[in-house]
Amino acid sequence: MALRGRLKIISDQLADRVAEALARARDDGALSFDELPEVRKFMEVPREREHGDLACTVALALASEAKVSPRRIGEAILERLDRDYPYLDRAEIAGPGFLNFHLKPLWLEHALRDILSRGEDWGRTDHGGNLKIQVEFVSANPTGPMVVVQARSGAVGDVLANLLDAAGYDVSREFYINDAGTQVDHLGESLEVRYRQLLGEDVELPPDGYPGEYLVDIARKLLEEKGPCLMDHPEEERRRLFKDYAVREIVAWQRRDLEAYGVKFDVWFSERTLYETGALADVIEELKRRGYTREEGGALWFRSTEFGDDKDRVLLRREAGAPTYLTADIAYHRNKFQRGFEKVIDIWGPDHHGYIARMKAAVQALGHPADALEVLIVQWVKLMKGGEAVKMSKRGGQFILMSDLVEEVGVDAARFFFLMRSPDSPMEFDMDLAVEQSDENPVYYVQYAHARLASIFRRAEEEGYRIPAPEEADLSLLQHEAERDLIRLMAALPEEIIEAAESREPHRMTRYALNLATKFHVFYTQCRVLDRERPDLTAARLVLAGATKMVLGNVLRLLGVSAPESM
RNA sequence: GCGCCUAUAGCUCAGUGGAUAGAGCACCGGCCUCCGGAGCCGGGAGCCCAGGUUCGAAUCCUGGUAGGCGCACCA
Repeated sequence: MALRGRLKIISDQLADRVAEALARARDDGALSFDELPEVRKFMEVPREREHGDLACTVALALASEAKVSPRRIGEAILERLDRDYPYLDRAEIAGPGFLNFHLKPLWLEHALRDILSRGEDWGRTDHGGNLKIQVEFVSANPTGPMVVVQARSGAVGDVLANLLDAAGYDVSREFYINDAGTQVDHLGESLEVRYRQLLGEDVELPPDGYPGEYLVDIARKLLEEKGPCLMDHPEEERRRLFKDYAVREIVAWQRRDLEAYGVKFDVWFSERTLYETGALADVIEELKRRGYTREEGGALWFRSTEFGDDKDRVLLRREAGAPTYLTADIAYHRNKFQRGFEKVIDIWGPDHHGYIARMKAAVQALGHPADALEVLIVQWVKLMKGGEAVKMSKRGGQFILMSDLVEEVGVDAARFFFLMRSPDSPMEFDMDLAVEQSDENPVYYVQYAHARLASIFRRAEEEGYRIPAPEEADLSLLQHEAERDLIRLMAALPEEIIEAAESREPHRMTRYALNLATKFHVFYTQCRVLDRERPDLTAARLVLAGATKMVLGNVLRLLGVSAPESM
């Protein structure tokens, strides 16, 4: 079964024939060059339809070495090209030396059969060879609600993971819980204060406390569950209790928000377990053993400059030999690799890019290649409403919450909008547009295509048309340019997914979805599907429409956006 | 001062070595006796600047300019 798109297979096969022709040209002395180029890499799909279905630029690339004009090289290739190939209609030289291949429409018919036979799996490939790959994203601090940039990285991480999975990788999604360190100490103290306030005590939040109302809610719940006697516990136990309770509640809250947003994690990894299992001590030992540490001023340093970082970083502070956040993070990443991931992708917010160099240094110091860790920075989001930037949360906080946004524009629009932009570009999010139910709203445009497809089948059923099985239809009747454009685009889905996954650019899939919706709408306008006068054509078009509905559904599933039957 | 991100049409953005740089919005003009007009078709307008690499550059390199973000023995 062909996992790749048929055009890709044809492209490779034609490239191999071009390579053979080149070899023959060299053997008979028509051309001279040292190494036979990898012709497959010089194949492309031309932008202009008149330039054929596939083009090869190898003649242009070879010209300087062979010391012949590209057109002459092209001629030499064409003279020796084995044209006995079922899909090839004609090959010609064009422009400065492009080899243009025009294919017979038969390939589209076969491509459509490929799509139909794979069904919901169309687009999935074994490209990644089941390589174990981890995507860690969102990883919001468990000290409060999530904000909009986390909604963006949630969408980006989730869809990147979907794409990697579809591209044949063994993917795990992970959320890192920063439940150790001073910030959660402050969180616990803040909860304790709120608890005591509920008991009528006159106490105030510490200066580093968390003032949000949510801690009052959590304190109320704590009071209900555990009663009013918590202050009787010994101090250490009490601190631990408040801290744990606050973290557990907030993480559960974050998890609910994320699941409502369509994002689920395979692993929720607790930073504290690193301390409890001695992983920090272990990693420090390992770095020492490998010779990447030094002592200075009473502190232990990681010699990250060995791997290109600006300066060395502190692992253990002078004060009480306390580990820094970096130390925990190094231990965490060591743990990731110990779990067998061959590739680790971290998605961070814009405020952490200064951290990349030291983290990559640490990965190398532990003996992994530099590219075993990839860090993607998701840039900031500026929410726009009524032409102005929205600055404050509805609940009066300093930042807009992820839940505010999702509540206001819905999951589909939020995800789709975040996924329309390249992750490393700062973006403006037009909230007015996102809720607009009109043709101006891209998410509706795509969903409308799906609903319209569903409606064709509803109508067909109402009017007593028989829905043909794919093998019953004569697909050679699909000769309209709009039909062929649609098939061409659907046939390319496996490669689109692979490219989006490999380049870590999930926004390519929203582009694809928009393109597919456009091709369908054009088809719908120009080609009537249900036609009593032409039952054979109706059958072929119903099969095409069925394939389109499925492929569009597959793409929307990858994006985590719903595919409505009606709207 | 150093580092990272960004700079493409009036606006929001695609396009990361190929032929005539695309889309949506905005603006102007068309298309429903017929499967959902949340649709389709047509029109004008653009690669921040200066060098370089290449047969070929929006794309790669160098140097500028502008905006954003970051540079802790915090997390």
